[in-house]
Amino acid sequence: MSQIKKIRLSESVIDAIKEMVVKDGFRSGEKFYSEKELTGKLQVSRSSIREALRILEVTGQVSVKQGKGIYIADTQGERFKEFSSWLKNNEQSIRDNFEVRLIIEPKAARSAAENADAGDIQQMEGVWAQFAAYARDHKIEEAIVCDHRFHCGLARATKNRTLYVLMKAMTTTLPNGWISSLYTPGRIDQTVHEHGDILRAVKKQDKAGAENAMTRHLANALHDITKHLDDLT
Amino acid sequence: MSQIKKIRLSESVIDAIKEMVVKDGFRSGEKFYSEKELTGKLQVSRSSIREALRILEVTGQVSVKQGKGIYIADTQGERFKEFSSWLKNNEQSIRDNFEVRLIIEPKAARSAAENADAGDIQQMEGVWAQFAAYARDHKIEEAIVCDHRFHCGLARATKNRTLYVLMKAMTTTLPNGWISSLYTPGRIDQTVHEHGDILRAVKKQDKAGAENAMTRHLANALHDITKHLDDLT
DNA sequence: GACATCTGCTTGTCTGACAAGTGTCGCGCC
DNA sequence: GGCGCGACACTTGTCAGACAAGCAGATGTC
Repeated sequence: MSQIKKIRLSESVIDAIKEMVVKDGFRSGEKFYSEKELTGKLQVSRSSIREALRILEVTGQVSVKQGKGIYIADTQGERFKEFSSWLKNNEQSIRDNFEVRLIIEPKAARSAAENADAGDIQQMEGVWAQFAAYARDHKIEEAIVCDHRFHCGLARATKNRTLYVLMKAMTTTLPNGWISSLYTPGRIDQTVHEHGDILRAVKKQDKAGAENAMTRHLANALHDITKHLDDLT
Repeated sequence: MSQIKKIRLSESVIDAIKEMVVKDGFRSGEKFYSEKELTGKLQVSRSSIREALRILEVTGQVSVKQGKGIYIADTQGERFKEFSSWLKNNEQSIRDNFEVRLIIEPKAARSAAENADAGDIQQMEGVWAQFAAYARDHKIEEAIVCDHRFHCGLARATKNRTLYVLMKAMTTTLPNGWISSLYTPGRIDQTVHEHGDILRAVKKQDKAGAENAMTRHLANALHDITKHLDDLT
């Protein structure tokens, strides 16, 4: 069985353009072919080219300027740009998401401080150490995985299975919302600290301390994202 | 100095569509207006609409299917799907379930007291009245449906979509233990009262009152269920 | 030399047309 | 009555051509 889903022409154009950039050796910031040239080279209409360009633009791979032309995006800021545009389009859902987390997680941390056993703490300490290592080496993707695992580990330590499964649902299926926070400058290092605070409180069975540390952690993250968002506009 | 950058029409269309989704009350998975209808409503050409749609599609907010139409993406629903099915298959954890609800719902009630508009309140009052009627006639099955709808209506009034979807996942897959609680003598009548308390507080925009009323409601329900379960064994 | 204008290129938007996918309704057959 | 099939309406996908609007360099005038 081959290729069930029919692909849109504009999607093929995206791939074709990406390939062109590589094959024809375009570099960051360079001027690319014009829309008209592209219709000639790819033999598709300008509409399809333009739909493809909108997608390439919003994913931060090109930048299009009226009267001037199409430019290959700056690869330095490419990842950052991509994140920014995503952020702009998902502002509300991030806020919603954080609000819910601010409700659930502090209580989860409190419960974890009460119910965590030695195994839970050992596991979380391992995750935390790895997170710190990835943060030091600026391995953001890997650090994000550790972030998920830390929060899930905490939920597991509550010994409330509903809470654990819920937390897992919130972390594994909304990668972007979590990723977003860690891409903001400085956030990742602070997260190491804040996770450390939470962990220490849980270890000491300090319920109020754990709850407060988690509240601070989430509030800080939300604050950084919001500020970052304001800077963009 | 205002507005340096010139805005592309398709970008305005994105905002307009997002606003429409909210204002006209479209829900996840629902069919949206067709491209043709949008040209009429927004008074811009199909090209601009389509460019906007490509962006909304790639940022995961709508999904467009040839021959069928434009659909509001159901990312949130997908998110908690696994969680829902887990809940359904693990009804032994009623206590865990309640603990989580005791964390979430009082805060949800508080938020509802802050954000509910006239429509939300009217809808909830309707549900409440019907619940009371069913309770009077001892139509328990129907009353249970109203119970779900009341809690979902409250979550919706928070205007937080994540919370709403989460609550829906939790109420629609209620374990039988919960349902059976409404069969315990007196519980259903008391629920009518307790829901009334919550509703009144929300209406008065009394945040603390709503939070407390919800906490009482859930605590009472848990108490009765626990007693009911103990009586069974 | 300084400035305004012209000109040709670019992207932005609109229009009308036809292709292609999807679901529905009703007709005719069994 | 039930079933199958085709006509039809409605949807998105793609195209071609036109004009508006922004930009930059060439040209002409003073």
